[in-house]
Amino acid sequence: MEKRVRVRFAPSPTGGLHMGGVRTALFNYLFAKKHGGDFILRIEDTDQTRFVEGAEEYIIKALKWCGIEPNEGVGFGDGPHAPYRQSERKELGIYKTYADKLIASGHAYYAFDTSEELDEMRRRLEAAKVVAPQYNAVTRQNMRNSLTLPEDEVKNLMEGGAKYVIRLNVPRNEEIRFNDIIRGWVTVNSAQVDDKVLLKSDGMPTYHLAHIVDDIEMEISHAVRGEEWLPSAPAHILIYRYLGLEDQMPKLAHLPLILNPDGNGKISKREARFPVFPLSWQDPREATPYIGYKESGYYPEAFVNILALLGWNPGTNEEFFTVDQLAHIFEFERVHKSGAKFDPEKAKWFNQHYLRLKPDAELAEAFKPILKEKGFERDQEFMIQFCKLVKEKVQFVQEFWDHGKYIFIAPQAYDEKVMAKKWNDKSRDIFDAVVAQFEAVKDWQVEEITTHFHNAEAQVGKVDMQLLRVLITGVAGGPQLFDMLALMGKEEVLKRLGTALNKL
RNA sequence: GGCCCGUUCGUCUAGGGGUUAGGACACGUCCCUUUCACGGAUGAAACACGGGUUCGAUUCCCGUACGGGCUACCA
Repeated sequence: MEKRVRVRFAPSPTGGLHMGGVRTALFNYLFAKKHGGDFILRIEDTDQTRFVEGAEEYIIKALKWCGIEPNEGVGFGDGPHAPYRQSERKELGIYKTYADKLIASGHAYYAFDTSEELDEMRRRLEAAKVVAPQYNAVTRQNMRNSLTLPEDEVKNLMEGGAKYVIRLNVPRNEEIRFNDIIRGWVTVNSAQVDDKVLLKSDGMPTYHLAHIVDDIEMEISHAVRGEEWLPSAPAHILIYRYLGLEDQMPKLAHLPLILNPDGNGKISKREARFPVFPLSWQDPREATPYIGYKESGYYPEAFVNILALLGWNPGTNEEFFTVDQLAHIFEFERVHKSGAKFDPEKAKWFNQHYLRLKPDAELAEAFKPILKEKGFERDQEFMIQFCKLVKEKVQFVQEFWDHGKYIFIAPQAYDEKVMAKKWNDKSRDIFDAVVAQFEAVKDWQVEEITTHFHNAEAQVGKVDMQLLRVLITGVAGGPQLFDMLALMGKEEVLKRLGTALNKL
């Protein structure tokens, strides 16, 4: 019988969760949903030196904003496998038990080497032109560990409270083969795998031990993680095997990485000219905060949508998907092997799409504080009409201002290009007629404005609409002209036309 | 350097032994529009290279190049 699908997202709280992490979480979530399984949030806080205040809370908030909520785990309610923080699990002695099992079966050993001794070994090996210095079946013979030291010395060291780590006893030359859901069969020789530290000298497990123990204990069916873990997967296979748990091992899936749009490599928060964090993130150790997608004006729907299409596609020409839709069609078979460069331009396009789907009232609500900041306030009805008018031109709510500010602010100058091209000695008479017609408008609505505009044309000939636009707003572009005039109000429009005709 | 993984338009990608190699973003042109957009149409734009296998390879195999990841008592 197939195991119940249980997957986990297991970040370490060493900083803000960036978009690559969110995508890993997303794929886990989608897979769980598709198969009616569980999605777990586990916090891998085994490195006390890298712990960052606020990171865990950030992760939880970010997942909530994205709408990819775990149904079990830290911040989302304890399930049957609590606690979900590895530091707490360590206190329960869970990892030590497994490490001891490996010691007992001879598949792990104690090592007493200090960090100076390890550095020294690497220097020695580099000097001897060893290309990849590592603690392994060969080099461990020259180091201080329970495989090289006499039994009673090991015993004395242990009883004397000497610092030690527990290392995996990796065989010298053995083919390790595993099947990755996304990559297929991968083969590595154990000579390439070092004797990984399983338990650190502070008693904390390393990732390698901890995630395996927890995946087993939490009955994880699929370990879905980034490609950066592929090289250590063979060591993990060995650990499962030596623990006698190979048959319970989760299936592995290594996701391709999200790459920088320009230049090379993984997305780096420092160099990126676009947001890399879902929510703004302030690292307590750094002065400047990183602005998030949310604060940049992205909708979570847009953010998740673009992420989903990085490294995966449905095989159709469709591109817009809600999380729920994705949960029906997502499959690892359609996940790519190669990394995907992130395209900020396309991300904006996605946001534009979702913005247009928003009701005008919601947009008005969101734009209100921005407008207030600029020193203007209008009633709800005005705001709704304004948003309706301008929304076709923007990708973000904050752009309502740039694309519509001339509705609030009378022009100081008039677009020179348009004026030079279109203003001539007949213009004054023409616009005098327009003014006269506008003054006669009783009900200042689009329909009547249009009628009176046509009346003016009947009297003086064709009126250049772009010129009219420039006289009123100062700029050559903008929303639908008569709609805009209706919104601005008769008084304002006539005032502006008066000013313009005076100046020219 | 070593090991592992990868490589279709600038970018995200579809496809797959015989196709005019399809779509999307961005870009160009046109249409619609008495203004501005939306929209519609259209254009330019790709199978990294070299060997095999095959009647035929972009597709399968092998090399090369290039890119990425890893190479810690970090995850």
